[in-house]
Amino acid sequence: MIESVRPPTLFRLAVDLVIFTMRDERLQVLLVERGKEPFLGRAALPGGFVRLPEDLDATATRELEEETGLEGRDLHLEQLRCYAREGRDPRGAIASVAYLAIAPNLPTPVAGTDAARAMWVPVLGDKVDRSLAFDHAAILRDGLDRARAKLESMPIAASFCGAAFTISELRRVYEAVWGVRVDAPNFYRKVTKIEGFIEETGELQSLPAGRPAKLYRRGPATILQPPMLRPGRSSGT
Amino acid sequence: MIESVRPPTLFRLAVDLVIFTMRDERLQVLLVERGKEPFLGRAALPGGFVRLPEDLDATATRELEEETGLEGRDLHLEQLRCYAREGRDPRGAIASVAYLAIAPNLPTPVAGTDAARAMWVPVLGDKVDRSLAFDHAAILRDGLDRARAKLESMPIAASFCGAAFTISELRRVYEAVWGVRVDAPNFYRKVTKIEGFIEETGELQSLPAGRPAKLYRRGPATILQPPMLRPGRSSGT
DNA sequence: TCAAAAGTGTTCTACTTACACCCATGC
DNA sequence: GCATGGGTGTAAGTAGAACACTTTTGA
Repeated sequence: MIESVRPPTLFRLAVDLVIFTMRDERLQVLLVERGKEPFLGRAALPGGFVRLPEDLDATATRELEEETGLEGRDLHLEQLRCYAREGRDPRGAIASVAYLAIAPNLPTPVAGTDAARAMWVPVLGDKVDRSLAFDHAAILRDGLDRARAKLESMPIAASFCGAAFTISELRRVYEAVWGVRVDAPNFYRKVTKIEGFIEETGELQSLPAGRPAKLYRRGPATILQPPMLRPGRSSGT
Repeated sequence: MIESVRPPTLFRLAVDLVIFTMRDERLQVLLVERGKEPFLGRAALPGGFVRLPEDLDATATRELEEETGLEGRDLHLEQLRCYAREGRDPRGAIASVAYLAIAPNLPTPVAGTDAARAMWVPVLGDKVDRSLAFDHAAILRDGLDRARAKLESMPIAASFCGAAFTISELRRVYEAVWGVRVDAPNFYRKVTKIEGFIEETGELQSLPAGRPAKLYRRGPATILQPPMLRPGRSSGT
């Protein structure tokens, strides 16, 4: 390592969370309204600073619990990447380590646990992007890309659902996150064939109309083999 | 964001590079021998500290150029993730942002550009892992996983080769990184069918034995459609 | 009996795989 | 010629897409 004359920059490290869930059959992200400068009143990703000895994962888990009120260890949580561009935070040298989290549908936005208001905001179609504080629009975009890719090879789709769910619910997760229509019969076969992805609970769920559906829970698999591939990858990742 | 009584930890941010290349038909990684404490004399990933206004990517690019002597903008370079576990560096609060870089075969290890000796070390089979300084063994493992996965969907295999290469050379990249045997005839067809992956230069390369092979250069594609899938994913990542 | 959603069968196509085989060069 | 590696042909097996169809419930 070359030792420059200038000393290394001292950074504060923030952990920012892209928390996705499914509400009204749409992919939604948890945003907070900033309660102080900079960007006062603007929407932002929830987050907080790292204080050793708490490491990045622990900080992210704690923030996730504070924001959702759920047990962080039950939820999917993974690091996205680090953002440290000069000027990304007007307060100075603050690097952000972004995390992707996935939560099942929560009854109400969890407010009052933080200084500012928390809210679920639909992701696709709407122009959430431009209004976010800091570089959080780019982080949200990266989180969405990661979530879309991970649906293919990891059983995280079930993390969007509750403890028990139907195959149709699972299919609507794929449809909402990928933004495509998925053929129900083929999806049914594919998903039941992947070993360890989902297990029957033995119970049924009756809806106002139609044949009752079997209920499933998450299986033990940590990787989907064979993977669930999205249809037309011709035009973008 | 909750404001704790304790102030946020102040970190120095290091950028550490996992630089892969192909030498002797094997995947090799660039390591440096540390010239001072901590871990004096031990092998480590090359790296350096971030000094604003230079951002992470720029720091990584500069380090890559210093270590390889090549133009950084011509090489593949992407961020892996951030490591900030308490105690990972005895000197104190130092977070590391790891990058994956891919370089074509360099004639000699580039030494003398840094305080310590640089060397190429084979990755697969050998027990490089245990001997590395800091948490660099884990970082190297993550870099390898990322490289293996990216070979499937991105045209980075060509980054291991020089400006012009034969399809067999390209195939040996896949074989070395994935650690599997790839059927030559099928590989040939597949790789020539993917639009924009490789282009003929019009030249031929004669070897001591056998029919001369057509030479190719990288094409304009940024994503491989359809992807190159590794064979038996049943027992791997 | 009808609507609606779950679940099954079937066909067509596209791709992977395995491997036989031909081509072009140096010796 | 013949060994060597480049490149082509081809047939079997597998997986995805499309969609017709049957099943099971509530109203």
